[in-house]
This record gives sequence, structure tokens and C-alpha cells, in this order.
Amino acid sequence: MSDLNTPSGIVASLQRGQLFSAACPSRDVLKHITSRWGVLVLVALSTGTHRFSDLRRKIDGVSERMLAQTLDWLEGDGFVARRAYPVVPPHVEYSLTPMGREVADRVAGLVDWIEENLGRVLHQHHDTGVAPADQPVE
Amino acid sequence: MSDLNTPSGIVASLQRGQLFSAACPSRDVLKHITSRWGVLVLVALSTGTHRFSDLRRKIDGVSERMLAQTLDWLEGDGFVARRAYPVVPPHVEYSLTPMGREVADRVAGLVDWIEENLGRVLHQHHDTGVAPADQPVE
DNA sequence: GGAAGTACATACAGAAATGTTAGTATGAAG
DNA sequence: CTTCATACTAACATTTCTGTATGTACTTCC
Repeated sequence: MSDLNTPSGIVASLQRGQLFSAACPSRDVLKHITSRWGVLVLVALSTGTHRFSDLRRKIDGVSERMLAQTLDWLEGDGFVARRAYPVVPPHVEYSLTPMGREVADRVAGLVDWIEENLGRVLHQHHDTGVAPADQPVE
Repeated sequence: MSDLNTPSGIVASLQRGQLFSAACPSRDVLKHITSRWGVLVLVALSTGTHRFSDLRRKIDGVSERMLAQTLDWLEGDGFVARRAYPVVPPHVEYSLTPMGREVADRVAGLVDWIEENLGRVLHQHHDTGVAPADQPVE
């Protein structure tokens, strides 16, 4: 009886201890997903297949290099599927894998919350009293 | 931006365009939440109030500096509440604010997914086999 | 013939994040 | 009296991240 695999909370609570451990591989996966562009790519692909240049245009601010690398990470983790057509001007399509969709849904949930509550959050910054602290700007 | 608050999808889709814009402030909030330690702090605080050193011991790998800074960001965004007791050896307690709990729940959802599916993800890395040159496709 | 467009890879560089070390206040413990 | 513990901050070093510039293959358009 390998009951270490109960899909409910047992595994979750056990495994969670893992994330808190520096060496746990889940930290790498988390890093890819929560990376600056990873989140945006997942959300962008939530609406369907996109070509490389479409993503680049949609995600304001990404450089080709970063987009390529992010897609590479996500593909390596099995969240994104890459499909290349051997045509003259390169044509490549990216889409979410079933697993990627599961992740993207959760990421989108977080992103949606932020956007819907941005007002409340920003308001906080005002009555936080002060603390210009040491972080210049971003 | 006061009556743009319809709770359903309208705001989400409109606002979402914001996240895709480089200058949107939501990117900063997202950065704090998805920062390397931000995720871990939120998850750690999900189980209740913690003192600074408790968090430090629980989150393997954080340095005091980073923990302090992360808590500062999260406090500034209104996700974490800080309570200091003016006692001899400093005593400070951190906990989630109502707003922080909402965010933490979503973050925890993502983290849980990762931990529960880590096996599948790691497996991916193996058969990511090198693409044999050209992809005929279709 | 020359320019343009696509989906990248590679090299180098500047920016940003993170870590390390040292230090502060104060009371308790040894 | 010395050491320890807490919750930090400031200064400095380092690692990591991200961007820019450049190049490639090949075809279509002018």
C-alpha cells in the first residue's frame, strides 16, 4: 500500500516542507513560473496559441532574448508546447500544454486579483505613513 | 477609476491589458508577491503569525536582509501586518492582513499545485530529448 | 541587386537582486 | 563582566538577470 500518494492534503502538507528547503527542485519550477516574464507569458498563452512575434508585441517590454529564454524554461518544464513549421520566414507557434493550462489558471487567478484590487493596494502606499526608506525606485 | 469595479470579467479583461503594459503599477505589486522570498513568506504566514526569527528559520536560505526587505515590501502593499512589542530583546510579530490572506490563498494554490505535480514536471525534463534537427510537422 | 521579415543564438555589458559582514540597543544569563 | 539573543540597518561584494547589438538562413518584394 503506497499511501504516500493520497491526492488530498497529506501530500501537500508533506511536500510543502520541501519548498521551504533550499535544495528542493520545486523552487526552480516556481522560479520559472514566477519569473518576470514567465507570468506574463502564461497569461498571454491562456487566451490561445501565439507566435513568437505576437507574444513579443503583446507583452510590452520583453526583449527577444528574454522571451526566448522564458519560453525555453516553460517548455522544458512541460508547460508550453512549441510547434515549428519549416517554412521560409520561420513560423513557430506556442501554446499551453494541459499541464501548462493548470498552472496558467492559477497564475491568472493571482494576476486577476492584483488587477482587480490594485486600487486598494495602491491606496495602502499612501497611508503607510512614510518609510521612503532606502529603495529609490524601480 | 471608481465605477470600473464590476466584479466579473469585464474589469479583468480590461485591466489585464494593463499588466501587459510595461508601465502598469501592478507589475510592481506582482514583483513583490512573486519575488523569490515573497512567495515563501506569504505561504509561511498562511499558517499564522510568526516572529521574524521564526520566519528566518522556517524559510531555509533567506538572509536577514532579504527577509526584512521582503516583509517591508509586503507590509507596504498592505499584505502583511507588523506588530512590534517594545520589550527588551526585540519582539516583532508578522501576520497576514485580510487582503494578504486573499493573495496568500492564491499563491498557496499555485505552490500546492507545483508540489503536488513536481513529479510530472521533473519527468518532463528527461524526455525533453534533443530535437533531431528538423521538425517535419504536419 | 538590395531591403525586409522571422525566430532565434551568441557575446558582451549594464542593472538589479541577493548575500556577507559588521554593528546597535538592552536586559538576562553565566 | 562577558556573552547571548532579537530585529534590524548600512556598507560593500558578488551573483544573477536582463538588455543591446549583431548575425543567420532563406524567401518575397521592389
